[in-house]
Amino acid sequence: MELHKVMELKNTILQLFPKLNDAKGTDGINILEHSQQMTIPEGTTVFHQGDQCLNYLLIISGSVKVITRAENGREIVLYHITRGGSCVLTTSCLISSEDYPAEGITESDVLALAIPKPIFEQYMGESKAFRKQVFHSYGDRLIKLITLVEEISFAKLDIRLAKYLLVNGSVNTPIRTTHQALATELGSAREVISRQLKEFENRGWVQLKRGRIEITNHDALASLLPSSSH
Amino acid sequence: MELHKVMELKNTILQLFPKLNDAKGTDGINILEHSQQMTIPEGTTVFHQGDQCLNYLLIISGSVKVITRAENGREIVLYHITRGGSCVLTTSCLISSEDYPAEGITESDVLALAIPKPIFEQYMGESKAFRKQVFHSYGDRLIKLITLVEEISFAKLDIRLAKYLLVNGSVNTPIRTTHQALATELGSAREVISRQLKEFENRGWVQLKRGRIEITNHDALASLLPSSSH
DNA sequence: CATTTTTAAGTGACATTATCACTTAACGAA
DNA sequence: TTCGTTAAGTGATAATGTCACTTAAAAATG
Repeated sequence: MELHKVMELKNTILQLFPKLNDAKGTDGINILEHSQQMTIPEGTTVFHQGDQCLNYLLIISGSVKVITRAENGREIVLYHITRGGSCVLTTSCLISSEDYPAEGITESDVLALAIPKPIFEQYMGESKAFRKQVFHSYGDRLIKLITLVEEISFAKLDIRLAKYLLVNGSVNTPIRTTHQALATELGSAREVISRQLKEFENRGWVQLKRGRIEITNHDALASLLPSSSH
Repeated sequence: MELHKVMELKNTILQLFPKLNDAKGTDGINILEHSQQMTIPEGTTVFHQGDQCLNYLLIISGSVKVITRAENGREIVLYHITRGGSCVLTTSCLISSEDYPAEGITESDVLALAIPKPIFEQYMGESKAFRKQVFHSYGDRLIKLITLVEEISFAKLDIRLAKYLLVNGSVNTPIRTTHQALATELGSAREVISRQLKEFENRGWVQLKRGRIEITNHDALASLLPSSSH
């Protein structure tokens, strides 16, 4: 990578991956010097089952959704990787060369930093801060996945749907998504989502348009959630 | 730890954690010298939400189940840690000091090796083989959790139940468990498990006793599973 | 040994969610 | 404007979860 671009990115990266800041010497910068900046267009399949990984990917901007698919075509979103995140699944594959049962797709244009495998391994040995950063990503994913299992198993759909709506929209910023996408996000079926949304609409909590959901009563939706989620 | 015990355990450990075998110098042995062997009785809560971890735990023998609990008391088993496994959740906590939303309980008497945090960190830096071992554990758990999400979301209960029965029992070795434990294992409700088992019994596939399930027709149960699980 | 007490399992009614096989409506492009 | 595509709606039915119990087996106790 050219030097001026490195300098340009340096602060951004260190801001996104604060652990690198603690690294002795010039770790953070050296990693940048040996890495490659990538721009990936929306809708690209970044990885899928059976892929081999040659790079450790850090996301600078944009979002990647990681999904798993059933034989019948139904999908569920496992988690999203956003600004500051890294793909631990490919990392895992980087290290243990195992297959991962999931697929990653960019949800927007993504700017990422690709750290080549040898550099990654070198820094894993040299920098405690870098290790900490990588482990932190792992821990995050584990906790997200456990929380997902918990929600799928225990939480009722109306509550999960309400939560999603509240997190992703507000009274004056409608959510642009389809019922199908919502079903995938929550691991449900489109029809179920449609009916539940219709129920919310009947109660005057949301207003439905094709490809768009407007929240019209934030508080009513919020009152569905358990107190711990406030 | 006493020297003769170290020598006694060395081969077992290296056999269980083959990656340590590749470690340069005397890593594997040194880790043992600085670690402590622990015996934990059945039914002990090894860790629960909010705990602080001071050790990295390697399981030598026995089994720990990791569960998550809903507010209403319903539980689901996330995974089991068995011979050769390590507790990545506590590791994660070891490194990033975050809370984990789960609880670990021994299912049998457990023999474990506790590596103190400083030793763990030292070896993470020094030994590529040790890092690989630790990362491998992480990757394993991630994949297990993703597979669990997939099964909970997509697979039908009769199939999951049949699979469990086939994995944990055979025609002449009955499964000793309760319907409640089975429900927890599969993330379902006791009544649902009872009814499904009764259905299997009506078809002559199993025989039910209090606290015991005997498989009487292995092939019929196996015929439920999709071909990929054979 | 007989009798509580505890724990496991069974049951019916009902609620929620998933699936199937469609139809209807909205939008964009020709 | 019409046509093709994608999004959303619908009714019937199956599967699973929840609730409020009852029944039965095993364990503990006198």
